[in-house]
Amino acid sequence: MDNMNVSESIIAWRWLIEAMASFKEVDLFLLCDVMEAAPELPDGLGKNTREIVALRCLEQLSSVNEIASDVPSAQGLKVGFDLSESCEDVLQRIVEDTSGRILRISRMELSRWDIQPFVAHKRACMPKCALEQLKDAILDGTHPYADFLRDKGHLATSLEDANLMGDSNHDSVTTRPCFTGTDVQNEVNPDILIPEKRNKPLGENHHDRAILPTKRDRSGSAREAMACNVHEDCNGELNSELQHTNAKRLKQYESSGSQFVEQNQFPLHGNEALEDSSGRDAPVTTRELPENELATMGESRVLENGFDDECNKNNDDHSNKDMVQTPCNSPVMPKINSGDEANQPLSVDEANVVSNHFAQLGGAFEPVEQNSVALHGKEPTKDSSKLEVQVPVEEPKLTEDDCTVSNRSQPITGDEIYKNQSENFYDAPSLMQDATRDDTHQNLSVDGTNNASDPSTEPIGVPSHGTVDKIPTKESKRIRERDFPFQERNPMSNDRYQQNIIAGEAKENTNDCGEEEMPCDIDGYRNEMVDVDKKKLEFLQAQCTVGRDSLIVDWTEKYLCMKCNKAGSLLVCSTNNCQLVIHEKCGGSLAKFDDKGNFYCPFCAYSLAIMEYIEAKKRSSVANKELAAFILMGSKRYPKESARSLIEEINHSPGGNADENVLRKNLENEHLGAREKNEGNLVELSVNEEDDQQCQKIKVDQAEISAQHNNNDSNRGGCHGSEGEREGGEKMAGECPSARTEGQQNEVPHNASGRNSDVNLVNEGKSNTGIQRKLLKDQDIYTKKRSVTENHDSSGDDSENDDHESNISDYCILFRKRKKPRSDPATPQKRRKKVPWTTEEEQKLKEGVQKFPDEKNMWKKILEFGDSVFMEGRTAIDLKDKWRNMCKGMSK
DNA sequence: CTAGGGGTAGAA
DNA sequence: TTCTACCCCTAG
Repeated sequence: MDNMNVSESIIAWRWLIEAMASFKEVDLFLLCDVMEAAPELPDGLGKNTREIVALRCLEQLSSVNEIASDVPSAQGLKVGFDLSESCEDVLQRIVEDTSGRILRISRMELSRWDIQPFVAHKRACMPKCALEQLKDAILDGTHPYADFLRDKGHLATSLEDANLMGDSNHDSVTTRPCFTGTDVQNEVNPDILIPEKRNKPLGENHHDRAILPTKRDRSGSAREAMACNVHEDCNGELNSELQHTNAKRLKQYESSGSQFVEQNQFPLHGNEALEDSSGRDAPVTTRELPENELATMGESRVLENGFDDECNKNNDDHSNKDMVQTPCNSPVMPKINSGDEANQPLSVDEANVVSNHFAQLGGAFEPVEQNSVALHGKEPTKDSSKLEVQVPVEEPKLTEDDCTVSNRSQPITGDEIYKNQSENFYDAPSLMQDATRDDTHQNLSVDGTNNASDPSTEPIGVPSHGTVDKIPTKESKRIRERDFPFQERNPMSNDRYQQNIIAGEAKENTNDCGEEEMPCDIDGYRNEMVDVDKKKLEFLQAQCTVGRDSLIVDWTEKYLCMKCNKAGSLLVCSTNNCQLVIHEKCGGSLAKFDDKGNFYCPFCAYSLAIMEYIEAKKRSSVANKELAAFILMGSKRYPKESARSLIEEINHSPGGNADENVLRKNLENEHLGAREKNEGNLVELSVNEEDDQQCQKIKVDQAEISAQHNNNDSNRGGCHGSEGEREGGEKMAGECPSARTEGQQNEVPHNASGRNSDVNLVNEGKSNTGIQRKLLKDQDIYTKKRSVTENHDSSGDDSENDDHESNISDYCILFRKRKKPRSDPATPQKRRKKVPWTTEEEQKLKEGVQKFPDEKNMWKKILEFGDSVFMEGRTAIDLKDKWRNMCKGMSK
């Protein structure tokens, strides 16, 4: 730029910086070097340029922040930024907030800031860079020398070619506000950007870039390095790859405004990934374009290839290193994001880039010494001298006209250049609006009914260009949502999909069943939601890819079904920001309408269904706990032993889920305390623990329960004797001596031994049929619960007791599957009345012992054997005890 | 499921 | 107090 006058040089530098800043893939490093090499820009221009660069830095931080968002602790409240703040101020704030530790700031720390919305907003509002505006002016014919420049630069041809290139190579007319790789191809004079060595694969480029030395290391070489800038290697392969992925990225960009999607799409890990990425790494270059195309700027070219001499020297070996490597749309995740550890501090490069840049911006921040920077990853292996920045050494021959990027038909003159550009860029609302990526809408007009939108009603960033569609309400809303995602953060937006995906993946990696209160199946459904989000994202991407119009396709604008890509009566998903527009028939059965008639696309419908399920599950869980608490609170009569066994059973419950675990804790707390209080208390309600251990091992199958239920019903006519359940048709009579002998109990016969079916039947026949039926059911579920029954205060208040029992049964369904209810030991009233053994019984017992010595179920067999002799209340246990006593007596 | 130890409560 | 029936618990 030596041949330029000062103003021309400044403009050239500014163009360069802005253009470079517009490339997300342009290393910030490089950008800062260029800034460093640039002359001091006038306040107006310098400020604007710094703003662009600051935005670029924030985007970089934002991309890091995206990862940090996965950190659970980072998912809390974030510090947002006033959208009216400038990028520079925000960046400054972040730097200051880190007390200069930005070099060491971890992603965790970074996650405190909610940078993304701010960046998205700024990006949405950020006008095109000067070069692009110039190009547009030429293409639009608004440039006074449009024809000449277009012809000379073959801009039209370039554009056409670009359009002909296929689905994806449309970045030159994309809505993306920044330059894309192909933008540059069109914008930048190729003559000045064709290094000698361009065919060298870029495989190592990322690698090399990832270990770039800090600026300090390159001190003294900055300007030297500037002499060899960039825009390297690009081959057909890359271009093809680029095209292939372009549409996806466009869509993604539209929704996320960040590199986030790219991260998701192409998760890279470590060097390998970086190297692998080289294959699809399409560097920013003009090489792909014919020179005549690349001569777009004609005489007004900003960059000259005059630097080649110097550059070539360096490029011999390093032409592929330290270059701007990827076009904006490269799917390759920026290296800054290649790490997965959210807590990983920013790399040296990342940090220094930010800090260095900021030092340039405001001088308020001094880069930290290289040595003080925690290095991770690879040590810098490239000498600083190898960091070469190609900078035009030949001044572009700027003319006033060339510099004009105005819609005016009259050329501006003289010093208006600055003013004009400044105004155009940042001061003129219309231009700013035009310059936003929403100009895509111009290309997406669906029909002629779309009138120019009223600028007064359009939000900032929403196209007000004359050719922009008059977008229907919903469409406008979408635009606003898209352009201002921070304003209308939509839970179902693509952003959220991606967040969900990331969050879900992070969750999968960390804790599949981490939530204490939610069972794993809910986590499973959450994962499923993540999957849905993924699928939706994939679907959207696929639709973008196969879309006939490879430009950004807002299907709501196109009025085409996203499924069949045909017009017709379309349904728009009612979920905010869901971009799905489909025919009703294309929605399939999953598509649904809510009560209000709102349509939900299959993805959202499924997600909603899952959310409803999870909510219902939560409510169920809460209700369950409340019920348990209610029962326990009201069960002072609950025996300590029962509580203990209950707890034990829960502890051993194989099917115990999180809810039960929570309840178990409650039980333990309550009953361990209550035990003391209830010590020795009489209880009316008891649960037989006789078979606790067995019960713990038994999972009552529902079918089995049902079978038992039927069997019991038929066999015992509602007798709740548990023995019968265990032993099928075993004789039930006589097992409830108390019932028989006392003849006072038992309206509720689910008595422990349950053997006096006769009485039970009689009693049941008397009353409580309905209750008994319910009790039957309950008891079938936890089969052998010794009842409460026998004495029940002898009050005969069956109903109350039954209800209580019923409640307990309901409760116990969850935890207890008792096989054999028993009477409570602590209840004297429940103790059977002693029934003295008769000599006949003793004799029969002796016979039985002799007849069934050491046999299994010996006592039961003896009981059956002496059924006619033994009192009906006798149990096998009674026999055993009696025999023991008899033995003792004999031994004496 | 049995065996055995041990506790409890009611009757004698 | 003792006896005895009933009951609980545990180990195998």
